[in-house]
Amino acid sequence: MAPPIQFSSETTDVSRARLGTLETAHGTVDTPQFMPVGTQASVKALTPADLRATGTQILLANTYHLSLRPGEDRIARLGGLHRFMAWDGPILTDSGGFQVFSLGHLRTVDDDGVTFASHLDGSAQRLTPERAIAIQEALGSDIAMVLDHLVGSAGSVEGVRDAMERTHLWAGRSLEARRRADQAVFGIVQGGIDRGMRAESARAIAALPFEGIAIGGLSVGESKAEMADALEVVAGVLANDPRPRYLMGVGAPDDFFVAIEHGVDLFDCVLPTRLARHGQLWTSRGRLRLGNAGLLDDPRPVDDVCGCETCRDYSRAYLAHLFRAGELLVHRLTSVHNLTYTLDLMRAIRQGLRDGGYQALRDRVTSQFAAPSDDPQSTGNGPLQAHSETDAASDLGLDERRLMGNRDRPKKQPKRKPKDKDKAHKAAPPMVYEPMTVEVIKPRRKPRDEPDAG
RNA sequence: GGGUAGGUUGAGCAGGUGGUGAGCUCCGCUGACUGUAGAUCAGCCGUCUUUCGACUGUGGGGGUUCGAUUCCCUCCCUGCCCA
Repeated sequence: MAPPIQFSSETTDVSRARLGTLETAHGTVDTPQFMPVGTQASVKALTPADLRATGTQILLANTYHLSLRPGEDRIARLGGLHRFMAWDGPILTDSGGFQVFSLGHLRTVDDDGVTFASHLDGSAQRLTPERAIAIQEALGSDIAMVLDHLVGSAGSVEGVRDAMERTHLWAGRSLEARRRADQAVFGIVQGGIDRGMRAESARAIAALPFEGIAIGGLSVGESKAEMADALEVVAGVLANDPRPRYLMGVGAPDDFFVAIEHGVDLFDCVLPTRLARHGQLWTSRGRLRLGNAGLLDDPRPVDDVCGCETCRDYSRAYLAHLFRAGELLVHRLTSVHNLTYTLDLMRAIRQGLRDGGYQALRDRVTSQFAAPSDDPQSTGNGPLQAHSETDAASDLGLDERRLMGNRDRPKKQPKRKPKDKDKAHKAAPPMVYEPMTVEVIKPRRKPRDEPDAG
């Protein structure tokens, strides 16, 4: 039987960056590529047709959530995940490893697996490496992820090592549990931000016969410098490894570049869709916050060089109105835009790697998103602020801070000192944005009846 | 005209039976969010003040009192009932 996926890549003259093609039974993915997150078999607010229009080539869905509801057996009976959600393109399923982390106070981890209290009804749920594979095989995704154990950057050295070793143990068990030959399985590198452990983990995972290597446990509160450091270590270990590399949970526009330069091929992140629903839009000139009062009278599109439906048909004023009014349509329109921006950005990066425009693109996007900057195009839009590293991990450990969520945070937190956010960034001139050539992506339809399991 | 219930910070309310009314929810303003327990969450939201704090504010006016949102008089406004 043919391998479940085929990946070919070529090096570029930009550091370790590479251009590749990932072929799956449900279509081809150009890399570097971004995967929108559709946790519950839905990228929130968007239809598959919407996703196609944004340029989406591959989606992520979630084992943990779909296993709890509606249940993997039901999805299997209904023809598998692709058919269930009417998305005929490639799908990668996450294993539930992230929920081990994010649902911290609802679970206990032991060497055999994880016991969760379901976030839906509190019932006890058991997830083991074997079960995570079985669920994903029932769902029928193109790429399955192994169950891993990640800890926050605030964790102790012993805690990081413990989680890493457990992750390695589980990686081997996951491979032994495989039954389907038509589904790829990716291993996940852990090791926190410790260079030694990162390298050790990368070697351990790379030694196993996975179809791809994921880098997990990053963008969980560590600084950008620490993340870059960990990526560099992994990139060194994987330098001659031909398999696709997937950086999990990243990222913001400026995060892509450093990762791609360390040889990363795939990304996923909730940011573009979550921020869209929360009113933050990404544009060729930086961030735009729909809640800001200045947009209420602004007849311009969100981004005049964007070709998405939202920018083509609607004004900032209208979107700002919808946002205030709580109209559900705004979620679709903003999500369409942010995903279009993100996928256009990936396409521009690929193009830049080919034609030498990469560095200029990197400089522009980084200046717009990595540092606070004004959006010269917006009216009355306050200083645009990137999240700063001082936000995270002050009194509370990262884990605790994330796990308790905003709603449960103690009322009285030490107030942040006002920062000099108005200085320094007056200089950044609006960069000329060059519309990207649109690669027409044809839906790869397959007959409805054709079973996903080959 | 008679009766009755009311009038509190943009809106809607809570409270207060003589001893310092700035409390809530909306609205509004500004942020946060990275393998989605997130159409969520946080801060601010009378005036002045970076902060500390100061000041003002219970429909208007008057009275009693050391002190009135509270008691008395009067006027204005609103809802409802009756003529």
